[in-house]
Amino acid sequence: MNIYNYFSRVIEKEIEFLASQNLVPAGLDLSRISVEPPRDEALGDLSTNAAMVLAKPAGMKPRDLGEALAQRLNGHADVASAEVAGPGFVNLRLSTAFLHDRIHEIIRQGIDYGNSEIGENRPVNVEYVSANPTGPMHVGHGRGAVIGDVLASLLAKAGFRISREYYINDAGAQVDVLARSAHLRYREALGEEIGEIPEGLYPGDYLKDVGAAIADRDGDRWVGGDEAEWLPEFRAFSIDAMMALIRSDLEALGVAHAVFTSERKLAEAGAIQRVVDELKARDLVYVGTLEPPKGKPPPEDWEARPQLLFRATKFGDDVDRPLQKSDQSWTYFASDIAYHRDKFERGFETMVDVWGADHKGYVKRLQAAVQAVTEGKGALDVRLSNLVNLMDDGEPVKMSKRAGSFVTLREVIDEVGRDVVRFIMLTRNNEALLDFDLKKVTEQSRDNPVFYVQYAHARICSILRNASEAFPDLRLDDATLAETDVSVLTDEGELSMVRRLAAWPRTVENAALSYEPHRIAFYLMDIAAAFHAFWNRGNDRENLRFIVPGNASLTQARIALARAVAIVIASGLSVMGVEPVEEMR
RNA sequence: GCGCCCGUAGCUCAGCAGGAUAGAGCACAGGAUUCCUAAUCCUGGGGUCGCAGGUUCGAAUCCUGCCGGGCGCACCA
Repeated sequence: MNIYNYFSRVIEKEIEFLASQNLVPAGLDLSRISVEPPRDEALGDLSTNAAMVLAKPAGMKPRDLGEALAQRLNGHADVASAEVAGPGFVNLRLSTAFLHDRIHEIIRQGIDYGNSEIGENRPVNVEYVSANPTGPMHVGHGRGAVIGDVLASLLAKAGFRISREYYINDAGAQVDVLARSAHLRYREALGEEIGEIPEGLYPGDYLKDVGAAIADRDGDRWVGGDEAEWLPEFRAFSIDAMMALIRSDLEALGVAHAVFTSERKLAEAGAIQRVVDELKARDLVYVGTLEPPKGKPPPEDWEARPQLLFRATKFGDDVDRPLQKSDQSWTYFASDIAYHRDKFERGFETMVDVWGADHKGYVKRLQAAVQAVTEGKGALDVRLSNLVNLMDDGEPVKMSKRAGSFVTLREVIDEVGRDVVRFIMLTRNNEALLDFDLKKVTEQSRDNPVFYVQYAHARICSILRNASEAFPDLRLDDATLAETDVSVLTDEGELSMVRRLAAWPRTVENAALSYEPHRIAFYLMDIAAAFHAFWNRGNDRENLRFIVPGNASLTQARIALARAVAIVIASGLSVMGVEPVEEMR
């Protein structure tokens, strides 16, 4: 239950009641009313601006309206007290019983706690990674992969119907380069001395296996022939090999896309021609000549030439954008239009793409195109994944693309583990630069957020183990804990912990609606900090420990609370695709 | 030149759909261990939220202008 939404409805009802009694005017616009946690916990559990927002249209003083509302709310079963404060906030303190119910709710729902129906089962297509099939994934791809994957899980938790999708860029010039690079390795595998890899080809060692595999299968069949003879074969073979490599990298990261769409297949099916023809028919495509780029010296090979252009300016872009290259082949943009049109036709009005931040300049034009080809019914959102600075104990790790010191995503996963990679990638908002320090992320200290959160979870598991030893007869399974009498938990620290847990459903909804998966990580760090502090109260006050010798019922109630904390942490980690640990040795 | 993003404590960053006295971590200074994992916690100093206007009952948050930083800007992907 999102308690903020719940009390929004309670407050709306009370306003309507007041209107029915002619204490406030009828028909007030209630949409601007918000219910939020107050800045300071001492003020209450929930705070609403209703009296301030409604005062003007109601022709009343905020405090008068507030008093009337507070009086009504004071009669509500879930409210311990309601009072007007400051400029007209109405602050609610929740009844202890209502908070205690949250503990039961959490344990009953388990990891599904925080699930929401706010998405109303609407389909959303999340496209992410989409790394070119020209080599293994690097760390930057990994960040985009985690952002996309967690965003998808988050949206699913919030009640959207999610499709995870990967777009294979297997049609551009870069896959021809891949084919030539593989051919060179093929000749190498057959014993030819190839020397240094020429400029413009991919130097990576990972292509040696590809060349060797073809040599194995076909012998010298492709030696000496014209490029046109072998290129399609080498291209297809290499793309398959690279996609297998990328898929295995993704698997290592725990990422699984449901749909892989091939750019080449889309083009071969005539999808690009079709969508361009249609835009032409609507006069959104024309032949025109673009100005040279401003603000920097034009490229040496610049020449004014008429091109097939899309009227992106009609949809908010700065200039019209080319659909064809000088050799008449389609631009990447053209095929992207066809692809997003294809997604729309498959039923996705809402599309979210996760791209590398270097594609920022490309966002507007594709959003313009999506508007055009969906006639305003579809919407594309783009989340940009910024650079990852790989560090080792404070020193930048050299990332030379020349063979040797090129650090792949796989190497980092092997070094620090999947869970660490996934968590750390979400410790900044997606558009901020991220330092990823191989040493720090495995340290066991407050400094390391992964450890800190995992430690909180492990501590709770430890409490449960120890409690079973101290009270062998006590039943501590979830079914029992979900029914356990927790009315003895009246300490302010305990109730404060419950309040934080009760904020989880709201965190899920807000993070989902703003497409910001990193908020989950921040929430978990906050919960962990609160729990560690809570735990340490037992240091100087033995009666505040979880396990209270000689008091089984209090122990059981505290265990229920601890278990609720563990569940919420596990729920958050599951959105992040991170496994909660039960023990740290 | 144009577009997008950013500017919050010494450093790294949060700031939840515009809310009340702007928060954490690190660093710095002090403290807690016969006690469920001290792998943790507590206390303290530290801020003109880049600057100036505007909208609003209320602005770090929205709008405009300026200053400073980053990225992008025919055809490539």
